[in-house]
Amino acid sequence: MSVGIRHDDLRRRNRAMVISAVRRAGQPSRTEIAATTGLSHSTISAISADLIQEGILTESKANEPTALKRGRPQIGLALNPEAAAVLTVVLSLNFLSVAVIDYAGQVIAEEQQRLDTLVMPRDELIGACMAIVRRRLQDPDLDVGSVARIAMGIQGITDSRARAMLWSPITPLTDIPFADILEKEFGIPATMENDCNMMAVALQWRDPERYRDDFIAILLSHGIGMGLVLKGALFTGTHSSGGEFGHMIHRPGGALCRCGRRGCVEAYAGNYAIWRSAMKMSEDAEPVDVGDADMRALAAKARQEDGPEREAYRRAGEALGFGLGSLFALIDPAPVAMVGVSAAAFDLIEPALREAIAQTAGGQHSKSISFDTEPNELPLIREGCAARALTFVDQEIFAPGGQARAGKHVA
Amino acid sequence: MSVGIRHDDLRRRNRAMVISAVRRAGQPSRTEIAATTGLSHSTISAISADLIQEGILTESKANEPTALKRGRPQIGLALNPEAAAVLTVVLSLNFLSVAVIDYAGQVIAEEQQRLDTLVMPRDELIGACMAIVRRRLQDPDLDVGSVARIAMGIQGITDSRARAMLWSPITPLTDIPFADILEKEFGIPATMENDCNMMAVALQWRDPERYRDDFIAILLSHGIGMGLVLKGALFTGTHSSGGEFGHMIHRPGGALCRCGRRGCVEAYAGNYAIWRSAMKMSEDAEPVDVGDADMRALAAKARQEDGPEREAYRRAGEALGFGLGSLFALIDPAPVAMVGVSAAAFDLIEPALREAIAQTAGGQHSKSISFDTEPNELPLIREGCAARALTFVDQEIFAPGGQARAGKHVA
DNA sequence: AGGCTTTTTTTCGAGCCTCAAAAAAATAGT
DNA sequence: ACTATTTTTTTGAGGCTCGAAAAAAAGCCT
Repeated sequence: MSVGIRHDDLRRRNRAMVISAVRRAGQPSRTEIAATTGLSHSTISAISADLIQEGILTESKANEPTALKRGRPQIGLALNPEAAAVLTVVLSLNFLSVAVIDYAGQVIAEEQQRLDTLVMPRDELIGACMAIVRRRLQDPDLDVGSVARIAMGIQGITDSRARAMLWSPITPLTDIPFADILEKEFGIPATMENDCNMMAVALQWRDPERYRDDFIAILLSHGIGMGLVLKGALFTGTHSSGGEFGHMIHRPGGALCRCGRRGCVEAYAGNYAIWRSAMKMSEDAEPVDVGDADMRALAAKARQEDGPEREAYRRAGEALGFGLGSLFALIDPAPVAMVGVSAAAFDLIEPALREAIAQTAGGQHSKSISFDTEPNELPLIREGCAARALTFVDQEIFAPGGQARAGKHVA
Repeated sequence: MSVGIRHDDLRRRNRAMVISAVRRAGQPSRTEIAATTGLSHSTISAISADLIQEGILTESKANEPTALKRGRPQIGLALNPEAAAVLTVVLSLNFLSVAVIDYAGQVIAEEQQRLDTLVMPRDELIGACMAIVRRRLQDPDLDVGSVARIAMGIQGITDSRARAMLWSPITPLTDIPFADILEKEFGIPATMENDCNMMAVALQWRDPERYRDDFIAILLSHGIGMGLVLKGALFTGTHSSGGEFGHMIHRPGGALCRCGRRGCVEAYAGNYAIWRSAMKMSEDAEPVDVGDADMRALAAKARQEDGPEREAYRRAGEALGFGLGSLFALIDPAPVAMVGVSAAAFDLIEPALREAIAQTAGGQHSKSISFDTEPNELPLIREGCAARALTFVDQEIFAPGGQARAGKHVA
């Protein structure tokens, strides 16, 4: 079952510790690292000397602001931006976006493109992704050899090993092993991530104070998605990316969902569901795509006067509230971040949501559950992919393989 | 955040590895342990020599059945039953049960008692628990000093740190810090565990083949409870024992639940709900206690002829099915074990359950989801407590504290 | 029976890793 | 210029695991 700890694992793990401490803290001194990791000063000193020698960390004497202290001044350690780079690919409805990010987390190149994901055949869709990645990698301004990892994000369901897209609303195609395809094409390790999971990772990355151990990111867009962080770690299903909050059952046998079933939360709270309800269409009506502009207009109308529009948002709030209540029954309440175009209409959703959640076991302290909104999901997804890819690089560089490679370079 | 691995942790962890390998495998040889843990023979040899010297393991030459092999015969290693003992306390409705279990997992003493949990005041309830534990600990046949851990199990909600009972259906009392009380009273480390979590632990312990990485134990009794194992580890809420499957919302605003809210799964599938429905009582009727014998009679009636009884079980199945569907949307499908008196009526529940689950996103492969039944929950809960307590002992004996104690004894 | 083969277990030296303490380095204050 | 203070590096000691070789304990074969 579980495997023992080998002697050489120890150094590897503690190197990982140091790197991640630097990544989190920005420019910590060796002393600070020793304090946060609980390792001794000598160990930190030895490890950081190695990492500097291998070009992974750099000393940045610029620690002026904290001057005016007695004693030998601290030497800040920082990630060497040139140590490596990662590439992110975000594929969303009719839109493809790629970015190259240096080891310190700065975007150094990007490219975006429109495309008709809904109608593209398999080869074309894959081809378009490969082409844009290739263009970025072959950019003469970029040291191609340094791209150490690709992270691709997509709306829909991925497998729990982050290798393949299993299903996505942006295309009728299924089971595309993007990670394998990218690795074969470019010889660079790659993963295929779920968009909502990356949103959660990005929130943790952006604001570790607020989003640390337990929180929920909910995408309120055409569909309803969720990224869940429990006890500090991303929660995924046992086989798939999991967390299909939008397809929990709100009303058995109820409104028609995009997934073909009935009564899902999404069938009441997805853009198409709000639209359908506001237009007084039947709950059995086929889901249709609604543009962001139309949704914003709908929200404006709902704010203006009481009517079917406002009622539609109320119903969405109710569905989300009961869904969250059921979720909270399982995992206990946690802070929620609402992301996506309908998060901008959260003022219309919140009252009914809170009312519903208060009627559930998980909502005992519904007053104290905090909601945050972020209307724009794409930057979050990209940031999450970058964070994930960089974390992988962190874990590869200190691994024997990475170490050997660096060593050879030095010799 | 996370902490580095100290040098001395290494040995401690590898000792843990060896002990747990022995506990799982029964009587493995050193060579087998080396294979399963991935550590070298020399390391295993050194560690097991220590453990034998400290009286934690014993060599059991009796490995006759696998004779007829060339070479030096393997020497089986076994847990020394006298190395320690643990005590389990299971408090359920009107019933209190205590057992003493040796380090190898055998019950060496037990005692049971009826009591009116529903009406006992706080002091009496706590007093009754302490008294029965004290009687067992003071039993002259028992070496008191060797009881190293107490695990108490209770139906209801406990905190995620396994210290206190927060709420329980067996008593109107709330927030009883049983773990602290036991520790203060007897000076033995104690934990307060949730009954359904212990059921899951026991299943994993009993049949590791079937219940290994991902499975669900559902208690079908007066209330509906759940124990969840994901990726090999017990899943708990962030603050409480979590997994309140019975209080996921099945029908917003629906039938009255024992928790005072409306539409919970339990309000359709708990014993009282099935009874209420079979008796054609209102969904708003106050939940009443129904004895196990009455429930068995009800099931017999339902099997005999189509009528309100059969319909009641059908509704229970429907509620459980939609609830499981929502759960599976979050975590992906997994095998389910149904435990408790109504598990004996699972034949009446299953058809509607499968029909409901097939209508949900999580039930895509509803045919392949396996259900197992076990009508008697109490033995499972006790076994789970024993397993949990022994695991704690395993992790304490190899820790510096435990090691020092053993060393002193040897010297 | 005695030697050979096979398998398990133990022993031993080498190589790392971490730690504590001491030394060195760098700066502020006097 | 000197001292106090704080950070960083160095050094020696102690532990841990590993691989290889030796020892141990059988069965097998002549």
